Amino acid sequence: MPSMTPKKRTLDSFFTSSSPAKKQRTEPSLENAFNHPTYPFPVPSLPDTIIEKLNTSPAGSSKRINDQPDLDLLYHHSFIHKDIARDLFDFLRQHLFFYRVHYKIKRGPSEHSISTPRYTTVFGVDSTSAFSPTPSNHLIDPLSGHPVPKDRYKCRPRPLPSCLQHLCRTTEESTLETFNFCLVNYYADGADSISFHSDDEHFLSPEPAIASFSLGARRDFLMKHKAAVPPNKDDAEPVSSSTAGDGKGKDNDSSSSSSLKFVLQSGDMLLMRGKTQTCWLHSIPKRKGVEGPRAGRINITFRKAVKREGTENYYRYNVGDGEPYRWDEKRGEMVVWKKEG
DNA sequence: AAGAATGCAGCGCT
DNA sequence: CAGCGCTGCATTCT
Repeated sequence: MPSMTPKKRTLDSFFTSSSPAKKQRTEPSLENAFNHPTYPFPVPSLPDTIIEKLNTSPAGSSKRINDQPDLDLLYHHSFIHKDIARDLFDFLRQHLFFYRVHYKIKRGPSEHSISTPRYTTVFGVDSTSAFSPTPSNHLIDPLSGHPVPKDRYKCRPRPLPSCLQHLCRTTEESTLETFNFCLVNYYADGADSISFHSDDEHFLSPEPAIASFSLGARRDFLMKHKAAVPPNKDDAEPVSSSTAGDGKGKDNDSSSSSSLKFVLQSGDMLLMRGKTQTCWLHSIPKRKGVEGPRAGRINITFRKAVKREGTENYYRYNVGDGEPYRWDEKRGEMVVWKKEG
């Protein structure tokens, strides 16, 4: 009986009222706020209380998961300290701007309108450019140091705000990787999702390392490999197909078949590397019962793009051309943010 | 104790 | 890829 989480999720999330009155509103001053012409509004820097704890990351233990073909994961449970995970979640949800990207796809003859089922935002630029040091933060050529030509990008790349720079550095030190992009997703509740895909874009390096953080609500993270096993017909596959015949508990991960499930919790970090992106798909499926004030989840990924198209692509699909959203604490939801209002 | 009703997750098609 | 409808499974209800 390999199942490790026999708990009822729905009940849990409903009744685990955290510590009573511990909500200490740390109102960050706007003096240290990070601003940039591409930002709709300035993003303050992290409170010292969070920074101190962040500096001691990773907090929990990590587990190497490579017992499947072409899979190489490093799963940090509680990379971010339990006692600041919620504060960091609140901070980012409150102070970052997000987008609900709409785009059109063509399916045969007809065109279909798609609204991305999650809030997204992105910072960074591919390695053919760099941001000059603060405060100006304009785009320069990393070799010459000269400003890049105006028409190098159609989009307008944004530097990481200091709060994300901090987390990025911590992650780089821990993983011994380097990153130049930060994508942030906000899943408002169980209706928000991302379907199976892989981050195998050609503008990333060949075997990209991608660090993925979870904050806020727990959500299932599904993985399955792409080509149902190398096209090798001689190995008459044993009748393994469904091990679920006797409907027992639900495993959390690994062993048996080709489909994995992780219940990602607040503070966790999953590092995907090697051939993982080339050979595996992952998704955050929609889930019933994930609703209410604690249903929100933030996902932060760090990665490295080495081509300009990467920059264009990420800004197109994670910022788009719509209005920015900002968290409204009173309403408990994202609302369209308008300047001067 | 066992069949019926309900709720979900997963899959295929668009 | 998102979104929807259909299907099978499993848990709950009676």
